[in-house]
Amino acid sequence: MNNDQTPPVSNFIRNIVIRDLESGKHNKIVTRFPPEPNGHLHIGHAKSICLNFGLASEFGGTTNLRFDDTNPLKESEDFAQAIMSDVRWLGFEWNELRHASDYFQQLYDYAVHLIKNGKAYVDSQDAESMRASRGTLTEAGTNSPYRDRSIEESLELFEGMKNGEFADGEHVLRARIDMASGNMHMRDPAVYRIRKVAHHRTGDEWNIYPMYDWAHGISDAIEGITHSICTLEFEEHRPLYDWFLDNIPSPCHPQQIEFARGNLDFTVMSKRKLKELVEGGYVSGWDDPRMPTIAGLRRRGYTAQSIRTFWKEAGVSKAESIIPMGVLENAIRNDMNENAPRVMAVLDPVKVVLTNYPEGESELFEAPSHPQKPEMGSRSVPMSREIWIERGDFMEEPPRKFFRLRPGGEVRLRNAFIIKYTDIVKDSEGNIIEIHCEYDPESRSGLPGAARKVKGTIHWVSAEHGINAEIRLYDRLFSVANPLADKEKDYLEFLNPHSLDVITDAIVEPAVAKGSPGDFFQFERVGYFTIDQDSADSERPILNRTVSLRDSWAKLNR
RNA sequence: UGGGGGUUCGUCUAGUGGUAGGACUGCGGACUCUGACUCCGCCAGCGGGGGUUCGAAUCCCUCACCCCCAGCCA
Repeated sequence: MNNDQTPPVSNFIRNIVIRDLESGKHNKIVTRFPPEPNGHLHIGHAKSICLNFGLASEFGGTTNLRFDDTNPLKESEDFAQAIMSDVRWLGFEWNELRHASDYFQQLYDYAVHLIKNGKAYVDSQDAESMRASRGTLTEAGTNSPYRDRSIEESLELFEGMKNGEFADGEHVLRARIDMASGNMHMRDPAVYRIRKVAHHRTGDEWNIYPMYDWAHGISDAIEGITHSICTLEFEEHRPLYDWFLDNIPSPCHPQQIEFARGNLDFTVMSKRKLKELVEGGYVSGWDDPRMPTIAGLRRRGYTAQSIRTFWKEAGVSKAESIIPMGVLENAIRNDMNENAPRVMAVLDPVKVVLTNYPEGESELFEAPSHPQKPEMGSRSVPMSREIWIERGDFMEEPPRKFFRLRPGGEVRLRNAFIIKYTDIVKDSEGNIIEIHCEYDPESRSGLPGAARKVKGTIHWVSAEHGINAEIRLYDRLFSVANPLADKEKDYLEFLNPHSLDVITDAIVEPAVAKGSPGDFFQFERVGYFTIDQDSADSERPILNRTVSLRDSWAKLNR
């Protein structure tokens, strides 16, 4: 994966890898991205993906995609498929596709090994008693009455659990560690639980399923993972990760390294909340363009490259952080500025009549697709006597420094010629219906007269040739930077009521209508837009605003 | 006196005993047939206190604040 227009950025995990390679601890690194197939990937997962795949690719190692599918209650093949397509879309290809469920037999055998060595026992307390005896954060737990059950009995019970002889919850296999440990995860953690449900891959072959802590480290070891990178909340699991590997005949002992998740402001990132937004109908789906999911960002018009660049620039550390949305926006603007073909579109149209333009005639202007990149080619833009311009580009009583059209003023029509105001027509309520102008034929782009400078240049679309389009203007999903900060109020109360504004009477130049879903453009002076999938069965094009252009004029007027 | 982490410009981050650097934002300017882009410049930081040292963001002590852990979830 080539993510490297710029040199790699140093971070503590990369430093560990460099050290391990230099010291000869490893001669090749192996990483993995281990999602549970119980939901869709979001921008936070992308950080982990970029980190794991990026590190391996930089140092000539490999990365596996491994589904952590140990809880059949929540997982599905559909989610797994969506995750694979998102990872690929992001631009990464895994070395091997693995599943924790591939290792169910080995995991079981290792558990038997643990029991035989007196390191695990079958506990027959109910869940409630187990919780009660675990103690609290400040008080030690107490040993289960079954803790000293004989190895033979545990072995027999465990096999019975596997064979489906017991109901869910009747028994659980626990590691025998230390009920008084300050680390709650070391207080005889559950290793296996009974779950008589079908697994999306192993069907009803198993009646018991391994817990995360048991499955994860061993899966890492089986795959020869060298650096098992995960997020901060697993820091306290590390002693357990190590304990498990130290107590089985493990092929190797991967190093778990934790980093801070990357949060964005004005959104939420937890799977649970994202799910709530979808199921509550607050958004149109997992791929709603306002969602921070990979699918949502993709539909919004974000490119994989922009997401990779974003995470590269954000860096990796152990400090919890909330990154301003503006940083992500900056990444897509940079990408689009390089690659988006330019077109003209009027979102809030008002008519301009060029009174000295011959009636019934039209002409084509050849306009470059990119002002700095002639190699991107050009398109033909039709001009006629009546055109649409942006309502905001004309003001009867303009403020200081208003460079656009005004009574008595001149302005250049982008890619065409200069026009001069002559008159306006209003309706009985005083609304502007038409603006009358005269054009200067000598100032056509390409002619010597084009050298004449006027301060403003505005975009336009021929009324005769323009195509009606639906434009979906997206804004941040929440109206406050951190919707979770207020402990009194639910985050849903902070949903931004204006996060979607649909414009149905926008006019775009013909070149836009030729595009297909996923194509993107810069609407000059407005922003970056992408053709939405809904366009496929719509008589008119539907476009999503990915992000607006920076607008220092608007900023000046705030 | 449960345990585990964290704190460097507004934001994100680099730095492991030798001039605190970069990116984003912000501000100012140049350029411009996009008030975009680009270019130039500027502002701005080591949580507090103490110690070791010729020299500390870095080592030691201490205080403060923030986050995580009591699933048969991951």
